[in-house]
Amino acid sequence: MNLSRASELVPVLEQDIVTGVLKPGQKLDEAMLAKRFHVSRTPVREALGKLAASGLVEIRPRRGAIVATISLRELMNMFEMMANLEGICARYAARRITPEEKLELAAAQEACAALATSEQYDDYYDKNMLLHNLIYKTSHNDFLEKQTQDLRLRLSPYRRLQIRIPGRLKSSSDEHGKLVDAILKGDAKLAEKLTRDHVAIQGERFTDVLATLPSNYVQASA
Amino acid sequence: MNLSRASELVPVLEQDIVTGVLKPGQKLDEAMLAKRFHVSRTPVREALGKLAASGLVEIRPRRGAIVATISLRELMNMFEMMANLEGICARYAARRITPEEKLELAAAQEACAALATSEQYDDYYDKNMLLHNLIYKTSHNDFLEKQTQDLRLRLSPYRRLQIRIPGRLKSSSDEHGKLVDAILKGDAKLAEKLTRDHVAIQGERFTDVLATLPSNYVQASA
DNA sequence: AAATCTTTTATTGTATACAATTTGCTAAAT
DNA sequence: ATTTAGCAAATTGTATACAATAAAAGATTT
Repeated sequence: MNLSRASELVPVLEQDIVTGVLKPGQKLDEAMLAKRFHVSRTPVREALGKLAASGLVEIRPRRGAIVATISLRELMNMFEMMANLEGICARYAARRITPEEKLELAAAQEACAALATSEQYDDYYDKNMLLHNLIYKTSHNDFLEKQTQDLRLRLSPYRRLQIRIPGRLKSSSDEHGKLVDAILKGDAKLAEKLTRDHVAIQGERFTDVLATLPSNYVQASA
Repeated sequence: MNLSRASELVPVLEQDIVTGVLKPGQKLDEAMLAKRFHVSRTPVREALGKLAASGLVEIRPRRGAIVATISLRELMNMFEMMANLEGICARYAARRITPEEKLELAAAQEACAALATSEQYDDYYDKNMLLHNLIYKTSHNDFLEKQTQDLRLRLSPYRRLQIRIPGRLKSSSDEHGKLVDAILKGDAKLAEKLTRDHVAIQGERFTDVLATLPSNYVQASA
């Protein structure tokens, strides 16, 4: 169906950005990207335009594209939004989960827990993402699911730093346990509250994240 | 700053779509648009790509762009999301509103109420939008504000039909009154609940909206 | 006459060409 | 030595050219 060159570039660049291969603030030279993908500048520009619309790339008129940087204020706003979106997903998940989904969810949670006492951060990161995606899906609202995933994607360059903080894996996994229980029991209110608290960056954790944030990841002015 | 041709087209086309000048399903011929705006196809394509990323336009590979159509299921999902987003805005607004904003909010509410008993639907539509936008802004979360506005924009081709239903103006305005009171009092919980109920399309209202929906506005398959 | 196949036309997607602006460099001046 | 001015090179934004695909029209067959 979608065999256009431009649309093939989007997910590749997206992946490079969210995994940190291309870092916030880094210049995205059109000619360079054209060479890398063996296409002309035209599809490259189209791809960059789409990434800009999704917020991962920033296009400064006549001055080229860079991987989007975020001000501290924006970052806080986005994390706040994320906590709310995931909370909504959990609430609907608790109300709408099917018997088959209950099995999947329990399995995903156990996969996470199994890695919680290890120090395999990348593996935990992946399993953790699967669990969260599963909850989004269980909301049975495709639009909500996509919006939540999109925001998670946009935050991932910043989120990846967070998980490495000592002791975070264990406490994260413990919170998952309670959350999944709430969803399985159909307690929507509790599921929403637990999720919001789980995702929100508050108090000490916030300063921890700030401290580990490379200075070029955020804009100078707030 | 932003003097590129392509970026000038985006808001114009956007406006045409949300106001219904260009209707869902309608073909967007590149050559025609190029002629209309006195530019080549290149900036037209870039503009269409961006509108596609924001969801207002649908690009079918090798078959051109159309104004996005939405399946009934998607429409329900989007209205559900909208109710939640506005609810979050109201909750934060109640917690964060400043004294100056209290005055603005009260004024905006009264402007709405003044038109509630009239049949000036378009005027009410505008004042209503101002009030809602003000609440988004009062959330003091720019990201949440923008996401909520974007979704409202996307829904506006469908929402405009809704307000014409007899008696809707008055009941909408009454709900506003209670909502604004809750925000002014700082009752975040109540503000969120009232907003969700206000925005959500439920029960009879849902079938009313369905009945007034032109069949070509929605996709055949659900 | 209806349906299917072939040919023509139109439209999309990509590459290249060119104009406009910005950036980097060199040189002069304070 | 640092700053400023002017020039050169590189880069962006738009237009045009061309190739690939889809839509439309016409011809042929049943």
